[in-house]
Amino acid sequence: MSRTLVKDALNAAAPMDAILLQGWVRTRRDAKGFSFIELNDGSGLKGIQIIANATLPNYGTEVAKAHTGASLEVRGKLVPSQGQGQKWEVVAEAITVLGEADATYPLQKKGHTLEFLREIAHLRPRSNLFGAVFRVRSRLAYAIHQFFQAKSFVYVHAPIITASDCEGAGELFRVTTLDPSHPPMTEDGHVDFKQDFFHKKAYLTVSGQLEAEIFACALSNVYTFGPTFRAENSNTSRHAAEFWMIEPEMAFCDLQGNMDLAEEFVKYLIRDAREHCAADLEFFSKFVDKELLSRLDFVLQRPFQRCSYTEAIEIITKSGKTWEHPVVWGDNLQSEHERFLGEEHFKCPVTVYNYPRTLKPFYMRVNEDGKTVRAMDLLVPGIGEIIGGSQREERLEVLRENMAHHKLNEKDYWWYLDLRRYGTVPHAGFGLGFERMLMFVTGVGNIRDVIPFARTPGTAEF
RNA sequence: UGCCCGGUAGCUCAGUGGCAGAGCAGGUGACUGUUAAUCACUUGGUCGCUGGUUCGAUCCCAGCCCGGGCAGCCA
Repeated sequence: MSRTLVKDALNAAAPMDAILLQGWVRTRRDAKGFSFIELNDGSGLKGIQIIANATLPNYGTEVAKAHTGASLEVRGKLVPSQGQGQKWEVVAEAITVLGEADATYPLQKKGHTLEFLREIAHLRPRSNLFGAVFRVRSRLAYAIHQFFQAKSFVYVHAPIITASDCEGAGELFRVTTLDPSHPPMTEDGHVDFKQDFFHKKAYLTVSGQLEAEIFACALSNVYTFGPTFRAENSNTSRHAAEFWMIEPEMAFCDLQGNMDLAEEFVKYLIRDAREHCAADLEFFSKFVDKELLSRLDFVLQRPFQRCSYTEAIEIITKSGKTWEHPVVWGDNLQSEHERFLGEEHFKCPVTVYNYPRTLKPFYMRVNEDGKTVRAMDLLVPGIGEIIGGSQREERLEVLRENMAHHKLNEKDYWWYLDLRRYGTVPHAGFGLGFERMLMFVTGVGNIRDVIPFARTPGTAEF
């Protein structure tokens, strides 16, 4: 007999004379002469109710002692439930306890704090919340490919190990096979990376953008979707040292087209989760964030607001509010300003574009005013920036000037410059933080709780 | 990295300069249908670590460790 998933049993159209279920005990309730066992196999939020009669040969020795967490194999009949609260239940004819879980099993049928569950990341997927989070994560990963594939974007695998310190985006993780206590030295007393594995310094990637640009300048529309690493000592609820990022890159595309795609993409993912993860989202709406569903629907219903950096500064300074960090044109927007724009002023996702040139990396396209670049950040309520992107500088001479300004060595980027030497085209792209998107869709407030095994400063357990 | 908050039973938390507490979980028993079942009884502690003050510290003080929140960096 083949196994039936709990979710399929719960959706059965008719009773079944013979059914095989496998899963873990969520709770057992004993009555005189029989027990109720709620069995969950992760296929959905809801478990199925098993009726274990005392007439089962191993009832007294095993079944009635199966605690929360024990793994079971149940053979029996699927019948209409006599009780309230569920349509179907299984009357067991044989129950095998595959693995007992004793009293030290840390997960209870009671609620746990997220902080505690983080410490038992190997068991937390068995909880309602994390089962739901990771089902949504899986679904959205799939939806990302569907979205781009339907638009004929080509999926590109950008390298994870890189020798280029892309865009100078903060601290990088070094990749090396040198002996840290006795590295080879050069005559002038520095570590000799010529003797390292790649014959030069190497790092974990902080972005697949530059490689995506190469492929966009050949295949037109591409996207990457992979892990990304930042060695920043960030201790916030929305930063991780290892996270997943989606980076579309489009040739023959400007900032407008970039902003349009970002908005369409975010809305597509929300709509997909609404449709395909309905039960899980309702669970989040009930236990994590009461306003989740209304907020998601609100976001779907109207266009995102767009405002230039210059307009944003005006809105902030004319708001009459007192700021911890007052801003003038040329300053970075602080968290308090971004929150004000999204949560108070516009009350919906906002794309801020055309930032001062001095605030942004060398590859962003300089505007006609010479002072701003075609950058864009998408800010969403509750999280802040989930997308950062730009139109890229396609003019060779301007790009070289920018590189000189940022004190970058052209030799290190010879191939990047070649893209502008040979058949250069306007192009644009952005990066969407997958975990931040998941936080927005699930209402879960900490990035450590939407990734299976979070890597943050000082923490790489599991 | 900076500022702030916390660490007491397996979990969630209360509490006090003088015998260490509750709810849940676990155990035993009761109950013919429960839904985080219910009821009775019950096991369970290096009060984060180190040092100091004190007759006496889980409580007061200092340092350290760990967790969380916010800020910066960004996605």
